[in-house]
Parts: sequence; C-alpha cells; structure tokens
Amino acid sequence: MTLFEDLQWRGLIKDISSPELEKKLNEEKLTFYIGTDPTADSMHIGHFSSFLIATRLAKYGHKPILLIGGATGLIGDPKPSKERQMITVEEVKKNVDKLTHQAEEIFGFEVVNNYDWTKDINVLNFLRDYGKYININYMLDKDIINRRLESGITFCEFAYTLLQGMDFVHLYESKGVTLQVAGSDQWGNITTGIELARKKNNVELFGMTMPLILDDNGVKFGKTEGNALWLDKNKTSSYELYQYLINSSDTCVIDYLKKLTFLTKKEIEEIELQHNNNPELRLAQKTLAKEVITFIHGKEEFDKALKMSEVLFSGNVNELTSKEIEICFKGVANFDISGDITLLDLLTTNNICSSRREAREFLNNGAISVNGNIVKDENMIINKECAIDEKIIVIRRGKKKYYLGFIK
RNA sequence: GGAAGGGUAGCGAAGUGGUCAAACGCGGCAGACUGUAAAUCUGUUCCUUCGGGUUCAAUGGUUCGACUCCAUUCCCUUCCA
Repeated sequence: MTLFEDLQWRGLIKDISSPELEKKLNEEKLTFYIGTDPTADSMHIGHFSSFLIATRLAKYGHKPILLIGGATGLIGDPKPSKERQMITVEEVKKNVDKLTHQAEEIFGFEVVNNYDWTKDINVLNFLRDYGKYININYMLDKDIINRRLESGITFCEFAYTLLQGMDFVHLYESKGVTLQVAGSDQWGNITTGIELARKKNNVELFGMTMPLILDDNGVKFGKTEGNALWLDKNKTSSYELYQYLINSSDTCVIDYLKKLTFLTKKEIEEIELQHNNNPELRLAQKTLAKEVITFIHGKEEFDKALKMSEVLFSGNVNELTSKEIEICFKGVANFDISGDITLLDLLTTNNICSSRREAREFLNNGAISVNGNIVKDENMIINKECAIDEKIIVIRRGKKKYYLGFIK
C-alpha cells in the first residue's frame, strides 16, 4: 500500500490542492509543515490528532516542520461566529514556549515560530510585498470570511489569512517547504499561501487537509463537557485521557484507530472483527487508549492509567494501601484535610460540589461515596479515623469523578 | 457622525407593570438500566443557616410594586455617511 492509499484508507484526506500531490507524496521526499496558534498553554488531543500526520509522513521519509504561530496567534484566525478576544502579547509568548517544548517532546520534530520572520515586517512592506499580490475579492470569497460579512469582521482578522499565506511562502523560501497539511478548517488559509507563492514566486505549492474527527453526535473528537483534553499531563491526567478513550463509542472507535494510531490495516481489521463479535469486551477501545497514551506520555503513564482504571471500576478502593492510592491517583484533584470536618463542608469547600444545595442533592441521590461506600449523611465527620491508613480519603462523586483528601 | 434593532440564567429563546427565581429547548449534573457504551426513563440545574437573600447590561428615576415604564451611560448588530 502506498502512503497516499494508506492515508486515504484511514480517511485522513479531505482536500488536496492538486491531484499531482498523490504522486509527489508517494515518490518524492517533501518538506512540509503543519501549524497551530498558541491560544492556550498546552496542545489538546485535537492538535494531537492532526499533528500525527507529521509522524505518518515522516515515516515515509518526508520532512516535517511544526509551526507555532507566535505571530498569527496575536491576530487570531477568524471564527465562524464572531470576533476573537485578543490574547495579550505576554500570554502568547508564554504559550509559544510551552507549546514549542511540548511539540518537541511528543513529536520530536523541528519547531519554528512565525513571529521570528513576521515581527520585523513593517506595514508598508506588508502591503507592497504581500498585499499587492492578493485581490480583495479573492479573500472575500473565502468561506470563513464570507460567512463573517453578515456579522461583521475587523480588518485585523480579515488580514489573518494573508499572514498565514506569508508563512507558507517564507517556509518555502527559507526551508524548501512545498506542502502544508492542516485540519479542513484551514483550507482557505492554505490556498492563500498557494496563491501567494504562485504570484510572488511563480511556483506551485501544495496543500492537503484532513477531515475533522467527529464522534457520532457530531461533536469534535476530544471535546468533553466544554473542556479540552490537554496533552499536558498536569492539566489532563493520563487517567482522564484513558477514560475518554475507553469510552469511545462502538461506531467511532474503529475510525479512531485508523486516524489516531499507527496500527496497520491488517491489525485494525483483526481488531474490528473481534470487536464486532464481543463488543462488550471493548477490545478496540482498550487498544485505542493504549496506543494513544503510550505515544503521548509513554508506557509508564499508560500502565498507571490502566491500573488506576481497573482499581476504580472493578476493585474496591479500600483494599488498597494509601501508598498505592497515592501512586495511581496522581493527577486526580486533591485537597488537604486538617482536623474534623463534616462531609457537607468538605464537599463544598473543596469544589466537589458548587453549593451546599447541590451537595445535599448529591448526597440524597447516593452520588457521593467515601472510600468506596455510599454515604448519605451530610453530617458525617471526616477525619483521621475514617481515612485509609489514617492518611487518605477517597471521595467519589457520580460514577467517574474522584477526589483525594490528604489528612494533615 | 446619522437611522434602525438589540443586550434575560452556561447557551438559544419567551416574558412588555404584580400570579416571576423568571415558560420552553439545548447543554450540564445526578439516579435507574448497561459494556465505565449508545438509546431511553426519572430527578435536578442562582445562593441559603430553608426564615429568606441576591438576579434579567450599568446607574439613577417613576410606582405600593419594575425583566417590563422614563432618563443617562456602556456594549453588540445592520443600514446610511
């Protein structure tokens, strides 16, 4: 199977700028880039799913460059609905540093920052050297801009696409990059770069986009409860990541395996077969979790997440020693307990429940358990005596949310 | 700068003087069922010491009483310049 066929089979190709690209990908060694803007201090699983393409292409001998948008992040890619809130310069800088570090650590490829080549371009150069090549009508035709004309768009965001186009051209000129890969929402920006290069450098650059990964509710992969799943394990523990992946729906999980792992077609088809025979074993989900977490955090973290999940969902928490709990709950929300405190106060003061009212409701529903036992008494006194090894209290809210209290 | 429309809970959206802590939908959270699934069903969704307290962009005003009326301010959108 050629690279292109493999990508197609995995459903990773949405648009390509020219049919020629297939041949180029299969037969040549290209230098390509994929980028993201530093809108947060960590990448999330969504970035991961698209950045994986870098590793995939690299395996076939292409050279990846990862771009962190220190410049474009200051402007903001237009969202379909409304203007973005500007991020402060300091924050962007901070995010760039973190993302750069993270990208290097997880993917191990060269990382560049477009701020480096954009910061010294003055407004006149910008207009003459780049603005002159792009017609306004061309920009207005872009989906993302067109859609915003009704609700309004500032010049700042309107110009964003041009900045990204400049990146492509710059990377072509300085590093011989001829291909840009991105999520499908970036198509408009990729084509701006191609257009710019065609007019300015008289060269044909290539673009390829991947479809968004959606679950069966049409929700973007990796979005849960409005929180992203971060790749920084201090922001999202490997346990949480494991839980998200293991809960993938049957209808999506095979698709996820294709898109998020490096398992071969044969291996995935074998898993699919077994999975369909015994869906309740969730072999596909387990494999997915293993592959993804091992890639991001390494084997050790995966083992930890696995052990913790097994303990929490099959065994009983109070069979463990405090030491074991401490190890496998690392990363779970925790707090200190000093002296006696009623359960109700404990729940509210540590943000396990947002109000006393809510805490009572949970207690009444039997949603709260302490060290594995459901408790309904809001006045239960929590102290050293009821702690495991007199050290740790494990609070569970609902089925899956855990909190650790350390006796001080 | 001018004209018009608008700002209601996490979001969308009703309410246009009292029966409004505010319909309805989505989302969230919990419970049942289950495969830690999906679907479904049930409860709940400002705070509370359960007396009550604080909310409908902000500030003042009218009124016994304001989300509803008036004034000013701020913000958003559209059209015109």
